[in-house]
Formats: sequence, C-alpha cells, structure tokens
Amino acid sequence: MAPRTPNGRDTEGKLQLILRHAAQIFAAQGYASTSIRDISRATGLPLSSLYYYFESKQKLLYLIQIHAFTSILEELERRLNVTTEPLERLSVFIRNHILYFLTHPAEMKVLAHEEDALEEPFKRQVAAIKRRYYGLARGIFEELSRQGRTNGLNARIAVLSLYGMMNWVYKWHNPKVDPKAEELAETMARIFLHGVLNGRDRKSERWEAERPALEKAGSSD
Amino acid sequence: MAPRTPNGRDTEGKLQLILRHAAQIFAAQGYASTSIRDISRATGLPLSSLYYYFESKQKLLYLIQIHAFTSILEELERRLNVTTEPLERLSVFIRNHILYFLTHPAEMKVLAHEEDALEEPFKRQVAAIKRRYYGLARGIFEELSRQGRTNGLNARIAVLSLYGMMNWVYKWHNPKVDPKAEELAETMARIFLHGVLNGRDRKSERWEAERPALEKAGSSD
DNA sequence: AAAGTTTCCGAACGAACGTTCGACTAAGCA
DNA sequence: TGCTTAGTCGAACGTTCGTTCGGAAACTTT
Repeated sequence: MAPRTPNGRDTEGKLQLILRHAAQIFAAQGYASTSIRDISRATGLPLSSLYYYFESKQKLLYLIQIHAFTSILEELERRLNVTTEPLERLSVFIRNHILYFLTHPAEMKVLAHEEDALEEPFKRQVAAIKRRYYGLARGIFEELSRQGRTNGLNARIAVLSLYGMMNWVYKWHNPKVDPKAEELAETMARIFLHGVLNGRDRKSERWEAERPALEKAGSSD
Repeated sequence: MAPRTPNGRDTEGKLQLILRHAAQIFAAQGYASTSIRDISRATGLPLSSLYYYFESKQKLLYLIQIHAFTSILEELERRLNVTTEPLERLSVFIRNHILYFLTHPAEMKVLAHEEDALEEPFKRQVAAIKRRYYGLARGIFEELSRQGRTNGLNARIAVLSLYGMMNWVYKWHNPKVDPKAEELAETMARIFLHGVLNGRDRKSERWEAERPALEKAGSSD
C-alpha cells in the first residue's frame, strides 16, 4: 500500500500523476495545441521539473499511448482465454474494447485521435502494438470465416468497420444520455455480428447476453 | 470557361486554390501543427498576401469545413429525391457518404478529424450543418423503425455506429489495396443493414446492388 | 559529519507562431 | 490623363513554444 520506491520519494507515482493529467489535457485540447506549460499548470509541478520525468513532449505522448495499449491488450488476452469459440471471442473483444473505452475516456481519445502525432522513433513502436491488437480481432474473424459462418465479406474491411464503429464512440458518447458500457457493447455486437454472419449462425443468437458480464479486473490504472 | 470575375484578376479562383492546398496540409499534418507559413509555402503566395483572402487561421478552417459539408449535403439531398423507400434511402446515404469521402479525402479528413479545432464564433455554425446531416440519416432510420422493420435497436446508437464505421475510413483506406467506393459502400451497407433489420426484411436483400451506380455529379469541387 | 546521489526549479535560450502595417503595383473608370 | 480601387508583399510586432542549464535542496550511504 505504501507507494515507496527504494528511496522515499515516490518518483514512479509522480510520473503516473503526470501521465494522468497529461492524458486529460491532450484529450481535451489535442496534443499539438497543448503546451508543456499547460501540463505544468494542471499538475502543479514547475515547468522544468517535468523534464526530469520525461525527456520530451513526444516521449510523453508515447508513454501515454503505450501504457493505454498495453493495458487494454493485457486485459483482452486474459479475457479471451475463457473460450476458443470464435463467436464468443469476437463478442468478448467488443465488450472489452467498449468497456475500456468508457472507463478510460481520456486515454482512449488520445489513442484514437493522436495516432499520427508521433514522430518516427516512437511511431514505429506504437504501430507495432496496434498491429498486434488489430491482428487479434482479424484472426478471430478469419477463423469464423474458415468455419463457413460469415457471409463472405472481405475480412479486412469487416474488421476495420467494426473498429471504426467502436473507436468513433469517443466523439459522441455522453454518459448522461447514452447506455452504459455493457449495453453499448451488446448493441454494437448485435449490429456487427448480425451483419456479418450467414443465415445459419444468425438465427442462433448464442453470443448475445449469454455470459453475465465481464468480471472486473484487479485494479485499473 | 474563362475564370474571370468582374475585375480581371480571378480573386475567387485564388481563394479556392488556397482552400484546396490548405485542406491538403491540414489533412496531412493536422490543423494545429500547420502554420500559415506552411500554407504560404504550398501555395507560393507570400505570407501576408494570404490574409487578403481570409482574416484568420480559424476562418480558413471554417471555410474548408463549411464548403465540404455543404457539398456533401447538396449531393445527398439531390440523390435522396429518387425514392421514398427508407431502405433505399439509407443505402443511398451510405453510398453518397463513402463516395464523397473517397473522392475528397483531404476535405473529409479535415471534417472528421478537426471537429473540435474550431472556436466559438465558427463552431456553432459548423455544428448546425452537421446536426442537419446527422438528423437526415436518423430520420430515415426512424421511419424504418416505425414501419416495424428494424430489430428495435436504439436509433441514436445505431446511426452513430454507422457514422463511425464510415468516418473511420480515412484512418485506414489505402487506394492501392482497398476496394473502390462502390464496393466499400456496399460492404458497409450490408453489414449495417443486415445488422439492424429484423428477420423479415433481412431476407429480401432488395437494397443490395439493385441500382446500377450513383450517377456522376455535374462537377466536383 | 562528510560525501554522493537523486530530485527540484527559476531563469533564460533561440525558434516559430499568428497577425499587422504601410508602402507598393496594376487594373478599371473618368 | 489622372483617380480610385483591388490586390500584393517585405518586414516587423509581440507572444508563446519546447527545451536547457546550473545550482539549491532533500535524502541515502559512508
């Protein structure tokens, strides 16, 4: 519980605090329009102190993106372990994505919106983990196709359409009027799966609401 | 054919040229990271000359967005006139959106990506026309629901999911490997309509590839 | 208590930013 | 021919940007 590092100054915790605040501001104003001085103001730390924790603005964005992607991928892989049934796995994927999106809106907006803001040393590394994430969904979809259960649509287009449907959420979701994560995930799962399965599988709507809910993860952040 | 205005200097044409180049650069680098000097370089016009044509960087973005939105809405309303059948109208909507997206990639990326970059005098006006565009699709969908032909999903969520599916295209579409507009539009229409209709209507796939293709508009730009 | 290491921070750097100004040229009209 | 207006543009403005630097302070290890 005590957040002590070898020395008594909790350097790691302060980095996390900076990352949290920075993600909020990047989400609200955009990466390019956010100045390090904005982050200094939000965290209460002096401008120059920030550079003890990250060596450049680019690196700061990189840290936020890598952290978010790593978390979502970790939880996803854990949750996918419960079944090998591709239909269920696709449903888990959708639920995991939406759930993470709505519980970490700032980080996810930065992930979705600031894709191109990173320059070349960092860009490559984030692209690599993103490809792993995308490939996971595509793999499941292709397994489903191999079993002859889809209506033969281009796998790349189908999965990227699903991706877009989900990632666009940050542009419009309003907690006050819109459904919570579980319901939103189920709606999108129904649209996509209904839309993509062939007649036989479409009838047996086994993927819908058959599991209670995704169990909560240990601790977020 | 001669692009002459009352005076002999084609001022309007030059504004259009600036708008075209600016849209390209905004799309490539983002609004906030683009300097007026970048636009000066791209157009060949001196920095100070640009301010004869637009009074601020904000206004420049505003002009680009309003122009793009107006064009896409105009064509859409024209094309929707051919039928009152909601299923066909939804299909026309999807085709029109994707077609415009792929023929004007820079403008559409600016529209999709720089939503929040506008400040309050301009923000309101762009929001108004966007609401009109969104409301059009939502109206058609609700008509379909009223006829008892959907599977009862939340109209707002369904339409925004469709919107996301389509708008995300700018993040991944690669003309070298991905289908052309017509095929892409049909794939997305199938996913969404299959996904959203109830059993009865789903069987009769009347909306698919029954019209030859959207007739070409007079002239773009 | 001294020495060493980690953390903090005020002040400043040069570069780039959006925008303005005023003098200029060229075209349209009398 | 001269007068007016539309369009051009180099130079500069004040401000903000990301980043650096050198030393002060806090803590750990001897």
